[in-house]
Amino acid sequence: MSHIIGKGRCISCQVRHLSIFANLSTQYLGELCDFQPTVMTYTAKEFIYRQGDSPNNAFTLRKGLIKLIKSLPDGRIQIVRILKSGDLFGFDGFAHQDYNQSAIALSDCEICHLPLAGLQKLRLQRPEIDQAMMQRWIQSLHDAENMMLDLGAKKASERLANFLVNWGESEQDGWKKMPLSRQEVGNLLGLTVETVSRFLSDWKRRGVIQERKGCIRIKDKKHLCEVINPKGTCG
Amino acid sequence: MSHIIGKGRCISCQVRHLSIFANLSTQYLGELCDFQPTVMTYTAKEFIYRQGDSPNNAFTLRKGLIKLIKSLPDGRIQIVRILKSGDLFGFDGFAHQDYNQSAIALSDCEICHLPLAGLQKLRLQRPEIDQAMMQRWIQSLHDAENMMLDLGAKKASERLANFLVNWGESEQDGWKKMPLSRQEVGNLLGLTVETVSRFLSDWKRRGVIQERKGCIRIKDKKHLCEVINPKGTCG
DNA sequence: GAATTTATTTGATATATATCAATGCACAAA
DNA sequence: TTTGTGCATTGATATATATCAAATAAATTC
Repeated sequence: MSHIIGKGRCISCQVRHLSIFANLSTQYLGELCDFQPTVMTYTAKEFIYRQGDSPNNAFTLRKGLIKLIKSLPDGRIQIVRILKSGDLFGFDGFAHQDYNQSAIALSDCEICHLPLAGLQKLRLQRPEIDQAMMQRWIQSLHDAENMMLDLGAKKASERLANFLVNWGESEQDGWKKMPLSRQEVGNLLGLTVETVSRFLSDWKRRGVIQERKGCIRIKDKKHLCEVINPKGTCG
Repeated sequence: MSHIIGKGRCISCQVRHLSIFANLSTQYLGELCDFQPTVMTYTAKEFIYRQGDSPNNAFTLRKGLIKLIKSLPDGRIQIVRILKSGDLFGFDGFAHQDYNQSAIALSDCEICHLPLAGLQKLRLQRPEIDQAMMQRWIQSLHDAENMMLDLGAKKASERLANFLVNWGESEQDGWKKMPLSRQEVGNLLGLTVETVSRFLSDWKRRGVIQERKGCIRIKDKKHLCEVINPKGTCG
């Protein structure tokens, strides 16, 4: 279950430099702090908010991973974004709109709840916040556009190979964390579990990738790049 | 071909109330004007910019329609957004990024070119611009998320029916402009021309829709709503 | 550790949509 | 009017991916 672990101490916040407040001076960080952002923990699979809820807060993710999903009445699901440390989410309230997606913890999370009213006030005083949000806007839209291209124009293998190569970050030993289940990868890429499983099994069999307990390693990147880029040249 | 038709007279601009400058006072509109926004016309099918170009401007669409597309090396295409009067586009430069999509005129267009430098300067002085851009950010992301849901989770008929019902605006006589070719509808919905054509023909045969010279009319909205919402209740 | 539950894999089959190919139609050019 | 050119339609067929079902494997609970 979720529970409060304290009021945010913005000045000493460990994800400050990743957040939209990265360029805020200590003076204004203090003011941000006065708005009483509340830090809460959530356990994996818990909802932070649901599509249709009325927003009182925006959120900054401090620890863990979150998926934003949209769902249809009959249960079909699309993951529209995966959030990592420092990401701002649930800002629909800025446009006086209800949440357009649901936010669900992928892993145990630590989330800072930012009261909308206070944030709006601070925004008007400090243009660097808007500047930071603008950067994120553009990045989010680029991500969304790339995803539309994937979903609308690419084949299953292309989407999956692209996901494996470009999602997350590898350790120096080449292994990277893969915190999504097959089902979730499917929900992200518009595929069924079975299709995801089949391609992964096939690539494992052929030595293109390796897998162990929540991690994968790409052994033959060239192969995956050729899948991604059927015509183009591959490095 | 495109050509310049003059420097923008922002105060008397016919799409001002639709633009991000809607709430700007006349004083600051004057200042905006000093940045010398240039109004240009483009003919249908012309590129306004290409994916990968370096931005010097952002744009406001004054007249006509524009499609933003992303394409793959082998020619596959995804339309990621369709713009109408008052829409801001090509703002990638705000994040010091190259254009992430190409912008192509769907019809003959009139477009205001806003020099980035000037716009940035004005933004810092007038928070209402950022406020307006924020609203658009949130709306654009909602649109993109809905489209991801469509492309990733819905069937061809659902996407197409949804498009017919919810895209564009009907005249009071029930007819609505349909300026997209079958091919373009396909590029928007992640389908082939043939698939689009087949469903439309079928619905025409069954009297669900009518079509004439660039316009369509929905005769049996209930039918289309049931296609869109297979399980749910339909008004 | 045994018992349950949940996630993954694999196979057989179905089906929606793509692909390929041909024809028809509308509008522009000559 | 004819001739062309692009777009839309229709049909036949192929195929990628979904669906259904069962067998393993892994994770949780007792």
